This record gives sequence, C-alpha cells and structure tokens, in this order.
Amino acid sequence: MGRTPPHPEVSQFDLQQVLEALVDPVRRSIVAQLDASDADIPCGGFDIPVSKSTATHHFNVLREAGLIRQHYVGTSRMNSLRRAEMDEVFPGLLDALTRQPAKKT
Amino acid sequence: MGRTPPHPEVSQFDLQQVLEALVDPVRRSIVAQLDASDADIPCGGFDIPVSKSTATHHFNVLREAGLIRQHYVGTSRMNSLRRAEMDEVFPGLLDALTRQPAKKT
DNA sequence: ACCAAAGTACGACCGATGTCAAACTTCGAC
DNA sequence: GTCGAAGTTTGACATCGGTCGTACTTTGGT
Repeated sequence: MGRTPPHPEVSQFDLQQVLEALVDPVRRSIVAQLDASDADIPCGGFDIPVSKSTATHHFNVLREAGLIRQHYVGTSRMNSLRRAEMDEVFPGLLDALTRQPAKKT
Repeated sequence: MGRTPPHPEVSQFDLQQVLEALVDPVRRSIVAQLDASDADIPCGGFDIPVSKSTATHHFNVLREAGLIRQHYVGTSRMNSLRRAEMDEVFPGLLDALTRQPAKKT
C-alpha cells in the first residue's frame, strides 16, 4: 500500500468537483486545519468527529478534487494543502472559505 | 399569493447554507445569469433545464440562503442578486464562483 | 365573469452521499 | 518473525436532495 495515490493535474481541476468537496463541513475542517498548519499532517492527526474509514473517504474526495496532496511516510499518510495550485485555478476561493466566518449568536 | 416571502438578514447568513446553495450547477447558473444581468429577472426568464416546480425549489433555496431577493410584479416573481450583502459577509466568494472557469478540452 | 399565464404546494421517486463496523494490508519496532 | 499502529476496503444502511407531474392559487387581460 506504499504506492502514492493518483493526483489530478492543475489542468484537470474542476469547479464542480471542488465545490462538492468543500461543501462538507468535515472536509472544510480538514482544509482549514491544513491551511493553519505549516507542516504536513498525517490522516490520524486531524481533529474530526468521524471514524477512520469515513476519514479515509473524506481524504480521497479531497485528493481527487485536487485540494490536498498525499504521500506516505512509513505507515502514515501525510497530507498537505495544494494552496498555490488552487489559487491559480480558482483565485479567491480558498481565501473566502478559510477566512472562517465568526458564527455570531 | 402576492405576499413577499421571508428573506434572511445579513446577520443570519450562514456559510454552510450558502455553499449548499451554490454547489448545485442549476443554482450557480441562476446566480451567474443574475450576476450578468443589470435588471431583475422573473423566474420564468432563466435558461435552466428543469421543470417549473423544480425551479421553484431552486429559487427557494437561493432565497433562504440569502443569495437572491424576490418580489412580485403582477403574477411574475422577480429575482435579483444580493451581491453587495454577500460580498460583505463572504468577501471574494461570489467573485471566485462567477468568474466562470473556461472549461477546456 | 372567464381564461390563460406564472408560480406554488404536495407527493412520490431515486440516485448520491455520509456514516459505520469488520476484516484486511503494510510498515516499523522490538 | 511477531505485534501493534495506521490506513484501506468492502458492504450495508440511512438520509438527503434534485427531479417530476398534477393539482391548486393568484393575477391580469378581455
């Protein structure tokens, strides 16, 4: 299982797919945590309220949409945000979403 | 039925709800058509590939998310984009989405 | 008064998606 | 080589959301 999974190229990025990935709160949380971190984060290192198998599913969706890049380090799968590439194709999008709106009363 | 339906206030805008509204291609198309128009557009005046009852549903979702404003003129329901208000709460979001990405081959 | 146009409301249907548990696979450490 | 940690895979399940048709309501025109 040490194979690197397939990542889409920038030229394949699709707005519909990216939005479908980002509409899920758990996945937006993952993106936000990556955006706030300066280092890569293993799948198990996120604060998300779902089981491991569900987490795997979310990471797959994010990777297939081009939002994250994954590579193995030992038995851990490390994740990083493809910020620059996303910004290149959909300028302003991640900015608008990670700029967490303070949920008022 | 000439009553004006309820519209959320700017302070009630919710990112999750806005994203759920914008993730549907038909609704994004409605938003794009409104954004490209300088006048209000009646429900029947949009180029969308769905039945009237489905269209009503989409307009409701958009209105409840705060994306559009609706008011009656005779028997027609006119729609306008709440651009400025959206930009105020989620700066850059509509820009990122209406800047339609040219879908290459 | 009557009729057509513009939407709405109500059900029904169905495909997609998020969720989990359980079994399995890999890799590193000892 | 054995074991545990980290993820994946598979299958099942439930819910949700988009879709439509039909019946209904309201409004404006004749």
